[in-house]
Parts: sequence; C-alpha cells; structure tokens
Amino acid sequence: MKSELAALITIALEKLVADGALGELPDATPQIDRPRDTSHGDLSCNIAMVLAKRAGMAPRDLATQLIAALPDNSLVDRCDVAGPGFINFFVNQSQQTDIVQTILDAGETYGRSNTGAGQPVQVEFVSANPTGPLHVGHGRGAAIGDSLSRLLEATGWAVQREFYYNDAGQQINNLALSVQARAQGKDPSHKDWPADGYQGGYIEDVAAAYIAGETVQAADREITAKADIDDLDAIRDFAVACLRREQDQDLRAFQVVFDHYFLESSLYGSGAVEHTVNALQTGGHTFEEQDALWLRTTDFGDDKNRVMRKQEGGYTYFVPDVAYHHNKWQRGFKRVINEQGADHHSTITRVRAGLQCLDVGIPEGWPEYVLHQMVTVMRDGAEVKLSKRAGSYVTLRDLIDWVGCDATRYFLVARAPTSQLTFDVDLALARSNENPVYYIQYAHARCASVLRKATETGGQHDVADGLKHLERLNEPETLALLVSLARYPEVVATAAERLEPHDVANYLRELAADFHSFYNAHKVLEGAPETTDARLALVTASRQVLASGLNLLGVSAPDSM
RNA sequence: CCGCCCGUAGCUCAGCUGGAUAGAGCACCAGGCUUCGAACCUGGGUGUCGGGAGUUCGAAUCUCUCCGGGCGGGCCA
Repeated sequence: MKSELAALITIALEKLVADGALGELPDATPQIDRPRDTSHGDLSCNIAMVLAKRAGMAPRDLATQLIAALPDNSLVDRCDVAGPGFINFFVNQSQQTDIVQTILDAGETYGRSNTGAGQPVQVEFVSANPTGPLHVGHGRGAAIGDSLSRLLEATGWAVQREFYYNDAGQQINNLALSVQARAQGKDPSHKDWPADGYQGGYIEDVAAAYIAGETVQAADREITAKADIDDLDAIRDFAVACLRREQDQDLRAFQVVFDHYFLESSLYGSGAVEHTVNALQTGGHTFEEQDALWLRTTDFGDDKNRVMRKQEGGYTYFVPDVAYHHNKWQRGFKRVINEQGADHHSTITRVRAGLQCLDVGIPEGWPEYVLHQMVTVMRDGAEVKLSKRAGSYVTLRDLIDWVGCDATRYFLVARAPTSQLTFDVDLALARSNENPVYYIQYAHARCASVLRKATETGGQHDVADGLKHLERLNEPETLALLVSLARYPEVVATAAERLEPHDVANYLRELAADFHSFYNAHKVLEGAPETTDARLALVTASRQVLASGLNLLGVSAPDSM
C-alpha cells in the first residue's frame, strides 16, 4: 500500500514538473509513514517539506498543489494538508479490509518474501567451546542467531546454521587435566590441582563417566571412554564428547538445531592453517621481528599489527580464525553472518584484515557481524557473578527449567542485541504468568478457541462467506487490528534486512494488543451471521499471523494454555 | 590512554537510515465477566530522552564535546 501511494505521489510530482511549478523531480522515492495519531490519517507523506526549499514554495502550498495533482484512484478516500506541511491520507476502508482476503489467500506464505532469491547465507552462532555447559550469554546468542536464521529463511535465503568450536588448544588441555585430577580423586583445594583447572561440579561427572567406561553420543561425534587415568588424550576426547553432548541437549531443549559443526582441529589436520600462513606470506603483508612472524593488519584498518607465529613456534588463535573464515569463503558463502558476544568484537577488524591480506577477492566488509551485549543475571535482588572456572554461573538449562523454553527464548530475543540485558530470575520465577510471551500466546489461543467454538456450533458459520462481507469490519478496534495485520510483511522484511529479530517480538506484542482489544470490544460469535462470518475470517487471519510471527522467534503457538 | 556498545517514566526496555503531542510492559490507583478463555480489556504519566553545543523547516534520532556505565585493547582464546 505504501509503494502504491508513493507511485501516486510521483505521478503528481511529474505533473507539477510538467506544469512548470516544480523544477525537477527528487532523486528518491517519496517517503510514506504511518502516523502515530490516527487523526493524522492512515498514511502520511513529508515530501512537501523535503522539497519546499528547492521549490521555493511554502511547504503547505506545495502540499496543496500536490494533492490537487494527485490522480484519481481507489486507494485514498481523502487527503489533508496538516501541521507544517504533511500530506495525510485516509485510506479507503475496502482497501483495509481486503488484507483479510490477502492473508487467507497467501496462507503460510503471508509475510514471506524472496529478496534472498535462494542464495546461500551462513549464520554462525553460539560456537561455545566444549569446556562447560552453555550459560545465559550463549542462550542469548542461540535465541538471536536462530531467530535471525528463521528471518533470513522467510525472506528467501538458503540458510546454513553453523557451530564452530575449539577442540584443541590450551583451554581443552585445562579441561582434560581437570578431569584427570578429578579422576585421581583430587579436588580444587588439592595442592596438585591444575593451575587453570575447571572447578565446576560437572567435571566430577565427566570423570566418573570416564572411569566407568561410558559411551557418549553428541550431535557430531560418539566415543567410548577408555577408563585409563593416565591417557590424557583419551580423557580429552572423552571430555569433549561429554560436554558436546551436554550442549546439544541444552540446544535441543531450546529448539535450536544446527546444520553443521566445524572443528578447529580440522583446520590443522587438513593443512588449512599452514596453507593460510603460506598464502599470507605470499601476499606480502607479513614480516619477521623479534623471532616472530607478524601480519601487517594495519594495512587494512587494524590499529596494530598481529603476531601469527610466536617465538616458541606455535600459531596464535588469530591464524586459525583467518583460516576458518577463508574456509567459509571457499565453501561458496558470499554472505556470512557471525553472531557473537560483544566481548569478542576486537576480532572483527583483525579477521577481516587477515582475509584482505589473503587477496583472494573477499569483499572488505565480509563477513557481517551481529554482536550481543552481556547478560546480567539478577537473583535474590543481587547480581550473580559469572565464573566459568569456579563453575558458579546460571546455565541456559537452568533458565529453561525455571521459566520454560518459550519464555526464555522470547526474553532473550525481544531486546536489541546492542543493549545490555538484565535477566531477573526472581521476576521470571515469581511472575512467570506475566511474562510478555504469554500475552502473545494467549491471543493465539483465543483465536483457536473461537474458531473451535464456531466449528462446534454445527457449521452454520463459514469463513468463505465472511470474505464476502468484509465491509462489516468497520469498528475502530477492528480497523486497528487490520492495520497491524497489514504491517506484518514489512516488519519481517525490515527485521531481516536490519538483522534485528527483536522487531518481530515488538510487533507481535502490538498485534496481540490489537487483537485483545478487538476481542474484548466485539463478540465474534454473536450478531448478524454475515458479521460473525466476517469476524471469523479476521480471526483466522489473526491466528495465522500470530503463529507465523511466533515461529520466527522459535516460540510455540499453542491452541490452548 | 585508545576502540566498540549503552545512557529514554520508580524498574525492565522499545522508538535511532531526522517528522506532528516521546511509547509499552511491570509496579501503583479506579472501573469492566449470569454471554466466544479475566493469562484479557478500559481509564489514570509533573520524562532536563545523561549535560552542553552544532547541523535545519523540524533532533531521542545526525555531528562534535564532556560526564557516567559495560566490554575489549597480550607472542592468552
């Protein structure tokens, strides 16, 4: 509707130019907004104010001329000049009620688009190392990354969800040593406890399982414990599998499924790390200094150069990072989005710089990043300090157990990733029924309930008939609901484009509010049959959009609660 | 010291590629079910949009600066 109106205004502008009232056409398409105040019409345009100076005309005069030049159409009932020079449009009611027909015709495809045109995009998220259970921060990443993936799918992209983890290196060594120490009966107070050991209780469980010779199965691996306390490699492999399995279970409980797991160790096994080093040296951006090999990332915007190979000969983490992203590029992903905690933001510049140094045609802004800020957990009125080593932190599993998957997902995805998030456990526990997610789900359940009731009454009501009487949908509350339903496609498109899933959460709350107001003001199953049928059509459409939107957030849409 | 993010109602947060009188939830107050689900609805807001300056028809939104908070800044990951 917006684009149709913009086209009409463009025609009016052309007419003014032809008449000599305007010098030239603006380069951009006219901007159409939805006024907050309904007395300002259904849609408005600021074009007169934008062009006033160039036209040498008062904004209101220009607006008046534009209205006069507007071609005849069935879209707009009337338009006014208001305020400093806004043109306010009052849309024909049948245009608004037609959205019900549109939604029912489109079915589940309503709101979807094809801007991605089937192109592949990889979304990497969570990517937790297998050294402990997933915590709340990972949960935020999981909620955002998965919802982002769903949004991209809804806009026509072929999404691959990838999980990358470090299964080698020092942290994993610490893990293995910690498990070994536990297997030897030591605890963190023991004098021989590993210096940077993991102290969480889960280490004991892993040690016990190892000694018992258990077999564990994770999404990307299966392993049976060797039960040999002295075989550190075996302990390491087993511990990784155990924690991978824990994370998989948490993710499954969170309704998140990955398409692909990528192991850092594979970059060494495949020779990709060596190859990357050679390629960077060939590219001419490296130099040796103080017995170390450096990459001149400052050539591409970094604020200091980075060491690739340390004095002692090992590579810094930065090298496999570059190798990994080069691998993504080689896999054909012209578009990659990395969802990470903001504590890793400093890697963005150096990874991009490293990829530029490879000189293999990777665009400068590749890959894209979505960073989420920290999650603070409040409990008993105080902040819970997160400490992985000490093992004292709130896990994703804790949250799911306490408030449920739906509420946890909604809460973690409903706010802008850039804003720090306070998760008040007490509030979620004590008032779980007042969590916003129930408000939206309740609207959906109400839809289902009314439709159920309509069917039970013996079929004298029928949605198809309602579509012939959409003009009955003319009360203020009803029209407000129609407007919200009509907004859905642009909400999805914008959220996907801006990589901001929380737009959908906000929209759904507004849609649910409009539905509840409508529901409360008008009895669907009472009154004239034509009116009831029309309202049933509206309820059917509402239910569908609510379910569709909730699905984008990975939240269920129950028929009853 | 440098970089990124944030600062909006008592609390938690939307709104930020400039639009009209800055919004929602929670909390609090007053109403609304013999009728489709009251997990709902209706009404109730004295906010220096952290402070200041600039840009312009117009700034919570863009620029600069200062203040406050978070996170980074290692031949750790």
